[in-house]
Amino acid sequence: MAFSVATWNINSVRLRLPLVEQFLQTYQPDVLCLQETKCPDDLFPHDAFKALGYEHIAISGQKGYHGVATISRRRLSDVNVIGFCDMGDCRHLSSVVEAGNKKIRIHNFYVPAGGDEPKPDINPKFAHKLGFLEEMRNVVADQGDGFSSILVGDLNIAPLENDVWSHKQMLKIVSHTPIETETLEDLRVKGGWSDLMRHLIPADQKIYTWWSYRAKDWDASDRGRRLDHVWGSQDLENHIKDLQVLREARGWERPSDHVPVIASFDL
DNA sequence: ATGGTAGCATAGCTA
Repeated sequence: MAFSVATWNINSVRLRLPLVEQFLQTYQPDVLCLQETKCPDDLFPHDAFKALGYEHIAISGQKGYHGVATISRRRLSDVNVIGFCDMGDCRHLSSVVEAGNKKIRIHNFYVPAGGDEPKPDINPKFAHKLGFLEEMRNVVADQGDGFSSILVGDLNIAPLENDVWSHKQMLKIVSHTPIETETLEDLRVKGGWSDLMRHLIPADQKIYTWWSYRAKDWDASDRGRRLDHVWGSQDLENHIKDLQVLREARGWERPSDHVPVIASFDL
């Protein structure tokens, strides 16, 4: 049976609610994982999603910053949240969805951006990012008889050379420094995760999911990065059928700086 | 080397 999951850093779910509604009506993923909702839980716009048939919602939000939400047409169970680095930030949410004869645990992540200076001794935000990655090693790809795992979200790291517009010019820029890219790849592989986007799209092809707000013309300069990811337990490599990166969404009215990524499976 | 934009605690933080 068909099953799809989307991930999107929305940069304020309330401000961009019309865009999310338009997206859900057009693409109808079974599950949508949002990051940077910037919305306290008591102000989350549940009703708008329920009206579109997304009746199962798990949220972990805070005022002003961060925040993740998982919105689903299928029932969600066993929801839990991991706190990282004793910061109290809302950066993770996991839940279990049933599709076909499988139960799938879906982890929704928002990894710290890390600030501008890639030196942990002088930049506490970068130290926090590295500490977060170390704790992320505990999140492994559980799989078994009728049980699989998916990990999506804004990981704020572009690990491969063709995940950035210029590998050489990005090597000292936070999100593409060797300590970040090597740590992320190491924890991914040791955790049993497959990079499902790269399973379908060869490593010699550029993929971007984010373009800075600060560019004069994001489309023309095209200095993008692949910061948003879809990982899965190894068994899902045989089930993923399609992957869409909605570049057009970066050109929508009052856009997020990230675009949705949709993974479609045949389970 | 600098400054560029966006959102929310509308001031200074996060990204």
